[in-house]
Order: sequence, then C-alpha cells, then structure tokens
Amino acid sequence: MPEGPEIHRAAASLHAALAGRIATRVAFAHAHLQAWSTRLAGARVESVTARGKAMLTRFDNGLTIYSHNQLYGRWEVSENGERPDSRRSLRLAIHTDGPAAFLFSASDIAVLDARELSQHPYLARLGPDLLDARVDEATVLARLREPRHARRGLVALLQDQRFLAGIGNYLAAEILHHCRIHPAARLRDLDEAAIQRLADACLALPRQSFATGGITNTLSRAAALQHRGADFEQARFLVYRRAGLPCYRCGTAIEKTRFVGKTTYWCPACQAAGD
DNA sequence: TACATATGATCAT
DNA sequence: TGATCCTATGTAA
Repeated sequence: MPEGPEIHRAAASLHAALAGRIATRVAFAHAHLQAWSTRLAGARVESVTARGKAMLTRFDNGLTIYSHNQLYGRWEVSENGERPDSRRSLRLAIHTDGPAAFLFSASDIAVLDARELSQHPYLARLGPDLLDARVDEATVLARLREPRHARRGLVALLQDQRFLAGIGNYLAAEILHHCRIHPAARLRDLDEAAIQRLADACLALPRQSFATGGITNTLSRAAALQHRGADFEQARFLVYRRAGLPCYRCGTAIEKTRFVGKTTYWCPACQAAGD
C-alpha cells in the first residue's frame, strides 16, 4: 500500500479500529524491538495518523510506533482480533480486547519517544503532506515557485518526499499526464498556466485517490470501464501500467520509459516536450 | 530455481 | 546517476 493515499487510508482504518482502546498486547517480530512490548502493553492507543508515506501510532504513555511500508509492507485490520490468513511474514501486531491491527512484511519499524519523534530524520524533512487538510493550493504553489527546484526533472521532483509528501511513482505519472506535461520537463519549462494546473493536480489526484480507494482516472470513465468488465487495476489509472494501450485523450499508444531509474508511463502526443 | 520487477528510500560518487 | 537494501510476486528457464 505504498503511496500517500494508500497509507493515509490504512491509518484511517487503524484509527477507527484502535483509537481509544487499550493495547492488550503489542508484538514485534524483530528481536531488537521486542523489549518494547512490555512498555506498550496496557497503554491506550491515542491515534493512528499518516505523514506522507509513514504511519504513526501514538499511545497515551508518550510512545509512538513509527512504521514505513516501503514497497511491500501491508497493514490489515481484523475486527475480531484474529490474525488474517497470510503467507507474508508478520512484523507487528497490536491487539486490543476487540479489533487488532497486523503489519506484514515491513521492516522499517521503530518505537520513539516524543523527542525522537520530533527529530526523526525522515519525518523532519518531509515537505507539505498533500493529504493534510491544512495544506492548500497556495502552499503547493509556493513550493512549485521556489527557485531552487526549477531545474530538477519533474518525475524525480514530484516523488521527492522533501518537496511534497505523498506522491510516488503512480501519482507522479498520473499528475503529469493530467496536466499534459512531459515527464522530463522541469519547473522552469512551465508557463504560469501550467504551474497552476500542476498545483491543482498535486492536490486533487492524491485526494481523489484517497477518497475513492485509488482511482486517479476520471470517476465516470473508471465506472464505465468496470461496468464493461474491466477489473479495478485496469480501470483506476490514466496512464500508469497502460503501456501500449490508447491514451484516453488522444488515442496514441501510452509509452513506458525509464527516467532517472524509475519506470514512467506517459502519452508521447499529449505530453509532448515543452519548448 | 533464477531472474526481473515493484506503488520506496538512502547513500556513495 | 547508479548501487544497494528491504520483501514479495510473476514469469522464464
């Protein structure tokens, strides 16, 4: 569940299940974390929130579990507290007298006190979180206009969590296609109208994805495609993982290209290089 | 069984 | 920019 919307949805789901409840047992698979189980058992879960792609589970004794799912971590909530059936390796379990939450596969897990939390190197450097309701278009526009970012390639810049938090590989491709911007373009190549469109899309697409369970395609088109039998993974995206398929705007075959080590999907016709 | 790839991120260069 | 780490999965051999 890798990008901002997926992590924020998982956090909301954990919060709904756990917040206000006593953690009867907290179990870590990693040996270096196991001593924390004693400190966390009996504490009340205050909240579960996401910051960018990181998740924070706060307890009322001042401790917070930090977790990052990287490419492969997966949270599962179980209403009856039973461990879900999975062949993945269980890395963290938070039990209550009711629901429980299970984190599979993730390896980046830490227990932090308030001071460590405020100084955490990843969290401290995060840019504005596009899924934070307090972040608005003016904030994003100001970020896009900072001269120090003008020369960086947009595919990499959009995925830099220090620039804006929450965008990953699928959202970057979807945002650039939505705005008709070539993936190799730089901010300095864009005119004022394009900067405005980009700011708008940087907020709108992650938020729509969060609200809809992952759809960055237009909602009507995604619904129509599914009605015709397409599965969700086929219907949800504008360009991501659609190499060779026709662009929804112009019919040109979507291309799959590696830019700066990342696979990017884009339409060579409606995302033509700027000049 | 081996290899390539992945919705991520860091570090060395 | 490339190498590397982390873990899981799909495809080729």
